[in-house]
Amino acid sequence: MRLHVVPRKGAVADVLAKLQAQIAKGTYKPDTRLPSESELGKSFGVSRPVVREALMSLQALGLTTSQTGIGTFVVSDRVRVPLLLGRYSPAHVREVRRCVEIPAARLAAERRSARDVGEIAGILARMDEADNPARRNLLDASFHIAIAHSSGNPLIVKLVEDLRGVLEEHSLAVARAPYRRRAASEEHRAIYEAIVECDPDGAAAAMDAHLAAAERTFAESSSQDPKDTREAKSK
Amino acid sequence: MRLHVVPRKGAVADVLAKLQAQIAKGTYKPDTRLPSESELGKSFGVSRPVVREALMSLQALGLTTSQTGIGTFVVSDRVRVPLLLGRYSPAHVREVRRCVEIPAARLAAERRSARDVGEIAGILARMDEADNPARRNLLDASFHIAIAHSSGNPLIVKLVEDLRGVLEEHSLAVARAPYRRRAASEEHRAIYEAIVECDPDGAAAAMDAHLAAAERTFAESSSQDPKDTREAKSK
DNA sequence: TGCAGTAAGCTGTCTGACAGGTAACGGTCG
DNA sequence: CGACCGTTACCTGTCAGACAGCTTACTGCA
Repeated sequence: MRLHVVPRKGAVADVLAKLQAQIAKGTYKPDTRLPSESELGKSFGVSRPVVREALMSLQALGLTTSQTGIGTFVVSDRVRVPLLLGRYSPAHVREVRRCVEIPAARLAAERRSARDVGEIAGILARMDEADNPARRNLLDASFHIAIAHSSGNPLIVKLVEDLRGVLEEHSLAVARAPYRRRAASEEHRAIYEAIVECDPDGAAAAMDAHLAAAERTFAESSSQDPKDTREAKSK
Repeated sequence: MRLHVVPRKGAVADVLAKLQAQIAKGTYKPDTRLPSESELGKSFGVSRPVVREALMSLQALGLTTSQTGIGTFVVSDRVRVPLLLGRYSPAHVREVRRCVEIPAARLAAERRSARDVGEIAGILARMDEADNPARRNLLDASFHIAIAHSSGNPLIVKLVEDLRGVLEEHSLAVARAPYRRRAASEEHRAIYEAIVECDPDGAAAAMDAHLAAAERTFAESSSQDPKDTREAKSK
């Protein structure tokens, strides 16, 4: 007779959690192929249906995608639910960004280590040398994340990363006008120096000015007041 | 021989979309039971595994939950994926909470509608009458979320909800000491009045004081400085 | 060497079955 | 007549095996 070998409760949830953790941790990086369903089943000690149910969940969360006859691929290392993107307008996201990044700069000025300072300085140096706009954008992201990192609060790091991710999906964080380059460089340096000198108020003010200036760049084409786009209130 | 009837491509995605639409449309309301997997399979013309994979996706999106031997229940009519996955110390979460909720109070004072004011007043009134600590906690959550709502920024609402969720997982947002009750009530009222009077600075200051006071309540047992618990930096 | 055909591997789907949990119904006993 | 207990029906959770359709890569033939 068949003896179900401990069909421990929640095998699907278990596999899902493990796969999600491995994707978040980078064991499976974006744009790489996951092992086949059969292999995953063997390695987790479960059957193929269980693996499939977990994979469908990953897909629903926007982490993976499957192609018939080829395999399953990681497409993102963090949860991307369509509703999450459509629901929040760029104006809303930018508003929250200010709420997070300005205090982040303040905390960074209070807590930054020598290592943090070196990291940020390195990014600024590479940014001055970079001509490719895409590369400059990538370095700009690194700059903001490095500051979040200097705040010593991993949750702030996560938020800064995610908010930027959402903005980039609106393709609004890229494509800086060329004339912004010199201005942005100066703003970055002002933030950097305030952090170096452990000047919380100065760092916050500099970050405030930087974000405001960056947002003004897009003010012409898409001017929408967050208040105007508030969701319908019902209860 | 078996003749696969038209195994049209993407049956799972199809069922998922239909179920999601029906939940969003209200055909299946929260707290009601979905038809059993077999019935769903019959009505959609697919087999049980396909239905199961779609249901697991719904579950991953936070729309449904399944109970062995009973059935599958709708728990929410809109996608609720925790934006904040991962483990963050209470100190880190509280720090971010201040970053979000203080500006939220400020924005609420700037943008609140008459309806918002009524909503918040109602919550405060119910809180004064409530004796059950659990109920008071629930109302406290409603109060903070209502303020976030008044800010007109749905992303702020989402963050306030999620941050509180994370804190409650640490069971640190509940169990207010009894003597906090009168103080909390006064703090709430101060925030409320500043919002009523459209006083952004006052609202921000009042929320600041409220969060600081609430945090001091837990300061004795678990005193940890965010800086001490910063994650290891490596690169 | 070039190309076509085949084989292997993958996802997508179906069938059928068993394990274990839950709830409701009915029968038996006090 | 009422309370308690066992049976039964239903549901989710899991497994095994199989076939269809797609893609890739290899192999053999021209």
